[in-house]
Amino acid sequence: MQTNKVIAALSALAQETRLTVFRLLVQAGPEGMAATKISEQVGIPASSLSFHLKEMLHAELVSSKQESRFVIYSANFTTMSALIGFLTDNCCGGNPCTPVCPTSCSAPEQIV
Amino acid sequence: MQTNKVIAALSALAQETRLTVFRLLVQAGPEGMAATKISEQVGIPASSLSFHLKEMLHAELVSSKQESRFVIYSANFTTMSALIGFLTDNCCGGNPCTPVCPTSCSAPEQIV
DNA sequence: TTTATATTTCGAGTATTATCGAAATATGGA
DNA sequence: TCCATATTTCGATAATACTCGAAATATAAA
Repeated sequence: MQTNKVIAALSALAQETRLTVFRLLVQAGPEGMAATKISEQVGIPASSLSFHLKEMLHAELVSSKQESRFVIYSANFTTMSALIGFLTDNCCGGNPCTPVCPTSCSAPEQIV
Repeated sequence: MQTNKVIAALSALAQETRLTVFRLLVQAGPEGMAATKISEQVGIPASSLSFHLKEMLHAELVSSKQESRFVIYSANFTTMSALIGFLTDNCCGGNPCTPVCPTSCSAPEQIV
């Protein structure tokens, strides 16, 4: 993963609203969630959400698809994995690597 | 790891200069590196570096210790591991978890 | 085709972040 | 003590990011 993409992904996650949205989409799984439903669950106006979703799309952390008159957003696990890979590779410089994936494959806690 | 700490750590890494500094400190290992040397290697004025180091200290991604008239900064692997743990736990919601740590324990590529 | 719902764009205001030189502070050596 | 090196703080400026209502656009149902 290139540095500029890493920065974009980190920036996309480094904001309270967006981190909440991302976690919500992770929970929603591959089916994703419509924009309005996200804005209801997170409790922000649609226009604000749209601003943040654009940022996350740009970072390729989420994908969107038109479905009837809804736009369904879903988490992009490929980018997230690449990001974790980059961070893992860059945190272990000669030092003992953290035990990763101990509890990581279980379902995450509820957020909303 | 609490959400606000996660945001602080992500924000600290989501900036080109700081990501470069962090990777440099990871390479430097437990011995760390003095502020002036960092600013030389990264190529930014000392005052700018100081600004960024303060941000990274606040996020607990780096530690500092006074050593004679130098201040030595080093990467804080504990926080980094906690961050990776949080992201891993929050990226796998029911989905197959990425193979983490395949190449991760080898030394990272040179940056400077 | 008219109406309702879903979503994005626009615009304006506010807040936060980044940059860097100059000055202040700290520490150690001559 | 006086000087040199190391680092941080200050202040001013520029750039980016965030928030949200109102208006524009898109899609589908009545």
